[in-house]
Amino acid sequence: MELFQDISKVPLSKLVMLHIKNAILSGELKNEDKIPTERELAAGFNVSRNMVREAIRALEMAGYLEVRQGPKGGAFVREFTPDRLSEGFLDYYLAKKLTMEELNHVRLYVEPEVARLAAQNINRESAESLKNVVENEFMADAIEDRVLSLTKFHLTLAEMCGNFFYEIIINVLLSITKEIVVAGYRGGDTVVHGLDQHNDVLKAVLDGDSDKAADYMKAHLDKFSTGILDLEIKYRDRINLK
Amino acid sequence: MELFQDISKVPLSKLVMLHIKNAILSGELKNEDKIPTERELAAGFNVSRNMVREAIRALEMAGYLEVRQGPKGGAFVREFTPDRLSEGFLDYYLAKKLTMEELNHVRLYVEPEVARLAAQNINRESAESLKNVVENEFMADAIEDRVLSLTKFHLTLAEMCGNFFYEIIINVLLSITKEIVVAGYRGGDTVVHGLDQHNDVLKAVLDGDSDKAADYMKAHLDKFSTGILDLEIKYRDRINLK
DNA sequence: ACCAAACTAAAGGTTGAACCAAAATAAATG
DNA sequence: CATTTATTTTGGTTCAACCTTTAGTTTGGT
Repeated sequence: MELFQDISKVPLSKLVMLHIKNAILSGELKNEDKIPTERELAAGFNVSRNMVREAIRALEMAGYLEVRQGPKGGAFVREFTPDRLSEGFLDYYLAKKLTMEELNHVRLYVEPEVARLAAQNINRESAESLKNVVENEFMADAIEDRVLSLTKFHLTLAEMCGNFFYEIIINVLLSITKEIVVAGYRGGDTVVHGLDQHNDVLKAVLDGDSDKAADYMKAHLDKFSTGILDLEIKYRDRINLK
Repeated sequence: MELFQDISKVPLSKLVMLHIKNAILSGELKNEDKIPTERELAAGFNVSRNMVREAIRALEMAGYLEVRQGPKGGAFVREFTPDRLSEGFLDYYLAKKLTMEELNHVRLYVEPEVARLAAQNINRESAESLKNVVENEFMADAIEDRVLSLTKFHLTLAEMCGNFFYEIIINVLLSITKEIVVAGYRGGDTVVHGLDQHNDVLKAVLDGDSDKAADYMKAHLDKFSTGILDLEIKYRDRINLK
């Protein structure tokens, strides 16, 4: 770490940005808190309103802040959700730095472990909500809702596993997969699986049988993954030729 | 997907940002390419220069662009490196949304698999560079360089494994770990391990023995992880009381 | 007393023009 | 020929004015 760095030519807007971000990360500003108005910040930091705006905009676009207009408006601190990080990964995928094969390998390796942890951590409350998720899979009508509700099962398991990092990873993988499936649907393909695929995993998790939960999850993903890989090839083609 | 959304009140700077980002993701703008000057963009999109600046600043702070002043200056497209994503994770850690325990579980589960894949993919070239990395571990003198060079081994394995997503995960985990270790050093602790710890793994990988590579990596991490967990507790305390 | 319409004020959104600062290149000078 | 000195390009920053959205307040009619 270089103690002395050229501090003079760091853009003002970046300094303002770091100040605000630091206040958020240190807990000084909590979720839903409102930061001062642009004019107040400008006066406080003794910089122009433009510099403040650049800082706020950057934080807004990165997901740290939500900005609303009008009185009672302003910039508010946003929750730290997994999907804020997913967006960055999606960009890497769209820029072809990640392939579906790579993502699939990770998913096949990681998600059984997630199911195992979920089974270990099972309690009355989480058991109830997981059952609900599977039951509601029948409800979905439109294809989009269907994908969403099938996705929900995996996300719920990730929440239950008690490790936020795994939850983020699963979120990332699913958000990209969703992109492919939905695009594939518009292209005439359907890779959404049937409604009974989750039952084995569900039962094992509810029983707290972590080994079985992991095994069944692996089996489920193995079945599903070939379809999605085919779909991605078409997806890539469709993007490239237009 | 809602076909019609309220497009009118999306901030201009965000529209400009999306345009530029899209040009990057679609491959229209490649690595190191220069985007038009602020004044040209403003004229082209028919918006004020301020809006263009907000867009560029946001993309710069998110790591998509690098901006330089002067003639031959401008905004240039940056490479898609793993550490751009690591920064976001580090923020989650600093905001206490992630604990070292969670990160450690993931690392203990994932990195042996990475070592396994690296052993499978071994070839003359990568073998050579990996050997170099381990040999240079002796060279480092200052503690910071020492941490860096020990880290290098894990990063190189991640590169070798042939899966960019794993490479990103390892990068994320190591960047946070590094933060703790370096801060711990300034606090008087030392958890950097000895210089022979990597030899078992190295040998197994060079032999292409994937099972052994995974096992030895697991053993190595088990030994290392208890120290780092203790260190984090002190790290948290130090942050909280100041 | 109540409700709707009109006004007011408090945010952020956007513009245009001017000027500062850094850096590459060209011109002037020793 | 080398060194200094302009010049020019491009981002950095400021200022001041005005637009738009929206919560709250006032007003006026029933």
